[in-house]
Amino acid sequence: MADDQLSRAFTALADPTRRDIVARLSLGDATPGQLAEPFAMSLQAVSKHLKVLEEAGLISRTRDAQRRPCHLETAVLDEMTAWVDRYRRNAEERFRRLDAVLAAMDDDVQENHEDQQHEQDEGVASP
Amino acid sequence: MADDQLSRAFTALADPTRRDIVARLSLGDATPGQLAEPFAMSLQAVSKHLKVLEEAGLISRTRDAQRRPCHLETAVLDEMTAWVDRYRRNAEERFRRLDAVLAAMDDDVQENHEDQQHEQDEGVASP
DNA sequence: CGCTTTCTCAACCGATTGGTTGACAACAAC
DNA sequence: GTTGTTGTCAACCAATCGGTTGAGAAAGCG
Repeated sequence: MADDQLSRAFTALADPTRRDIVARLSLGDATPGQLAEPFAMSLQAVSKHLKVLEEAGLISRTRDAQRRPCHLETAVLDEMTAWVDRYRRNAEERFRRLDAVLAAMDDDVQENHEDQQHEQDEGVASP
Repeated sequence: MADDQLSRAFTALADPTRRDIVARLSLGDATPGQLAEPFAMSLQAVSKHLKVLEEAGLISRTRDAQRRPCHLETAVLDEMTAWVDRYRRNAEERFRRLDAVLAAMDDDVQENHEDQQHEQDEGVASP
């Protein structure tokens, strides 16, 4: 995915109003008027938010007379989770390997102790 | 998760420099100096980015003499994917049900080509 | 046709963002 | 001590953001 589209997507979801709109649209398509109703702001402000969401590829809009129904698109959501998950898994895999190394070192220590003093493990927590 | 912390997290990842930093840190801890090296910007600018990431809970910092090594924290990444995935699955489940309705209507149409018309229900869609 | 509904566009405004430079704090090393 | 390395803090600046109001486009309805 193009870098700036990912930026647009994260920027779009950085605003609580736009996250609320996405949450609402996940339940079904809605017009700008319907989407604006729960908010204490002008319809124009909501219209701007919808434009941001549309340019991020998170929603699409069709036409129905004067109405412009909004539809949630899931593809960009997929790419966002893909990005986040990639680096989360990178990091967790690295921690897993580090734990293995620490466990091996622990075994060494125990072997060096003639008598083995036993398990005191799981240095999982953060510093 | 607190609303504004989710906002901070999305805001943090909205910047390409900060996403690069997260990607780098997913491979292992690094100091601000090491993180700044690949970028055509001052160390101070990178320091600011790190502050944003830290306030979003995406990284933590320890101390090692003058150095302040940065460590990627995965918990907030988890919460981000959880949020995105929730509404993505909401929407996809809805589409799945809509498809089922359309398929049922299709069946009706075919049945109508001989005999009786069946009941057609499930007002799933919005207005 | 004129009138209403629905929505977007344009201009404006204060707050925030992402960068800069300069000063300096903390620590190591000489 | 003094010097050098590493990093943060503070002030500043242009650009962007999230809201406002006002004007008008697009469509249905009397």
